[in-house]
Amino acid sequence: MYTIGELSRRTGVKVPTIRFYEDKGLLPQPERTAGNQRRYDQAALDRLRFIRHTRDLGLPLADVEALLSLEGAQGDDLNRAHEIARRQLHDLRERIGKLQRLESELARIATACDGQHDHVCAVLHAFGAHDDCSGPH
Amino acid sequence: MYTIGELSRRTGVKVPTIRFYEDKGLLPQPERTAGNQRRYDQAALDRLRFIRHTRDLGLPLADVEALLSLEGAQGDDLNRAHEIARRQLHDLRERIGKLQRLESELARIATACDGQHDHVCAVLHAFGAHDDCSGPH
DNA sequence: CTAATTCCTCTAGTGGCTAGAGGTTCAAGG
DNA sequence: CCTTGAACCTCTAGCCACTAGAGGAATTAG
Repeated sequence: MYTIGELSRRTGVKVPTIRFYEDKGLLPQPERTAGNQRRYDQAALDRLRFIRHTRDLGLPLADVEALLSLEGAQGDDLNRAHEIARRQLHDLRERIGKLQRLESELARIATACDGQHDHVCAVLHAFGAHDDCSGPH
Repeated sequence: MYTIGELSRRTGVKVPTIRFYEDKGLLPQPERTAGNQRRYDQAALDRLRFIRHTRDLGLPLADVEALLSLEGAQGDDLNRAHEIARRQLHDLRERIGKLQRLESELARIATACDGQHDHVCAVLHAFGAHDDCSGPH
């Protein structure tokens, strides 16, 4: 049996966040002591680790919930889990691509007018002028 | 003179968002018609484009505001603008790196147990098991 | 002059937490 | 057994950057 603080330490999820997940229905309501404090079992620890990991991967809570409901899934439900993973991968690749385009632009801006400080800074100009960008975003 | 809708069309910033920026002090309060409707000039359009662009680049509104206050800056203030750009570039590169690590993991998960559907799906297992990850995140 | 469109203000909701107030329970040391 | 201090409890409010909707007024095209 773990206290909420122990659960927090073992998963890296902050205490208020654990309560927040319970509120949202992602974690089941745990047992309570006579003094109304939460006590968790191994299953809760595993479940929270799952949530933590999928959140780290960038999945929104709604998807985490969907995956959790597929525990011990079979047949079509398995396909659904794959589907979620595939969609997330797609989203992630899009995000990476977009950020990389922004990176090259920001790199250009950050080095603008280094050395020669004219009376109007090129950095400020560059932030304002989308026309200068190499690609769309 | 532009209506708020025209400003929206020309910048791609939604109408409620424009009012939101005004509320936050990022845009000055524009003139009003006799009937209390906002009318914007060229300067407002430029300013909103600047905000839009810097937001697209991922800068938080606080940084956008800081840059806006540096309009026509000189000396140390110019360095401050550079500093903001440099810090953002650094942040962006970190974000990209992290997402790329996640990408490889998610790719692994998405293809897990493709073909052979055992009684416990590897996708669900993979989402739960951080130990399987190649690197930290 | 009418009808459609756009505008106004205001409130509340989103996601995913995080912080704080004000009070209670627990575990260890004396 | 009693005290102390850490950890716990609930509840409310705040964060960021918007977004949506209600209910009503102004503008514009025909």
